[in-house]
Amino acid sequence: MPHFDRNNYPVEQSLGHLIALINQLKDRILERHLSDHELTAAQFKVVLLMNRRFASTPAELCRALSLDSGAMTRMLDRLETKGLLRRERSSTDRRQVQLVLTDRGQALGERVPEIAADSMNELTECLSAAEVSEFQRILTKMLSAADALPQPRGDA
Amino acid sequence: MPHFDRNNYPVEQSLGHLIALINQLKDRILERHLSDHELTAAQFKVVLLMNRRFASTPAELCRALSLDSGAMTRMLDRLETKGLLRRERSSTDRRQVQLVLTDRGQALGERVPEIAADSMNELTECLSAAEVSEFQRILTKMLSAADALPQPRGDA
DNA sequence: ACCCATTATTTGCCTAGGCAGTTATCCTCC
DNA sequence: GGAGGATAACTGCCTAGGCAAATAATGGGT
Repeated sequence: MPHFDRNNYPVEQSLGHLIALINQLKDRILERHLSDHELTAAQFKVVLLMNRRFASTPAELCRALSLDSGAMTRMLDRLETKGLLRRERSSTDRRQVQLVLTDRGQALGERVPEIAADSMNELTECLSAAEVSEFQRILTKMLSAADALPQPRGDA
Repeated sequence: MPHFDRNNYPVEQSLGHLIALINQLKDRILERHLSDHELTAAQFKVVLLMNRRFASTPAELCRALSLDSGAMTRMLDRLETKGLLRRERSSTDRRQVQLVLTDRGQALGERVPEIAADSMNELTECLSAAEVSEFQRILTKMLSAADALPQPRGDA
């Protein structure tokens, strides 16, 4: 049943390494497409989710991105310093911080989905449509099996 | 020809996010399997490559792992502090540093391929053999197209 | 009304990687 | 054999994420 042999693990181009490389490649392509906009790949995700109303608090961003809350605090610090968003204490639940894109953040947010699409198209340029959907299917299968897919938001 | 639409990019469970998640999941599984051995997933890669004689200098490790040389210097600092390896200035090329696993590093290195295999087996548990090889094929195809596969070492 | 578990955010401390610049060494070409 | 380009390693400075602990606020059960 196991796919890899404990006594003869293929070091070069092992599955783990391939996954690390594809993740690296994806980020490199994204960073290149984003470089004109002074956004990093990590920052881009936040702006994208906020622009599309998938998240408006730090906790929602953490859940959507499967990311640590401490890391998110500092990410938002950087975005706030860059003048892309504001923090406003929520009035209904005073534990929460409501995040609001500034005009500049909003303007950037409009462009960001196109950049994402262009980048992913570049990454998958060499694949057929069937290969792309097979790839997505396999990824989703592994992630569901490990319960590693974030739940979609109920509201919005 | 493009697979993703610029004007309607699917935010949730987009391909980019799936790739980030699978990379995260792979590292989490690996870290869990490594936790008894006081090794992180990143450190494990270095020990593995050295144990299998795929690299014996910082520059070789950088190439094999597609990793920055500054980052590697600091990684080796940590491994040296942990007493897993030693640095020795090369006598034939005095620019180079020869890396040598200590006894403890070597002992750990023996176990590491099994841990890698177990981890990757856990990750791919839910897949058929055909799915695993299709997955690897697609990954390799994308990486070759982007010229992002490190060259195998000539010697060794 | 009060205790208690849960949630939200922040902070400190750690590992980790990228980029630019520095120094030392090697190697090639003239 | 000396100049100049390439390579190896390192350093400083940055972004980025994980873990643990602190603080604040919420909400449910009694």
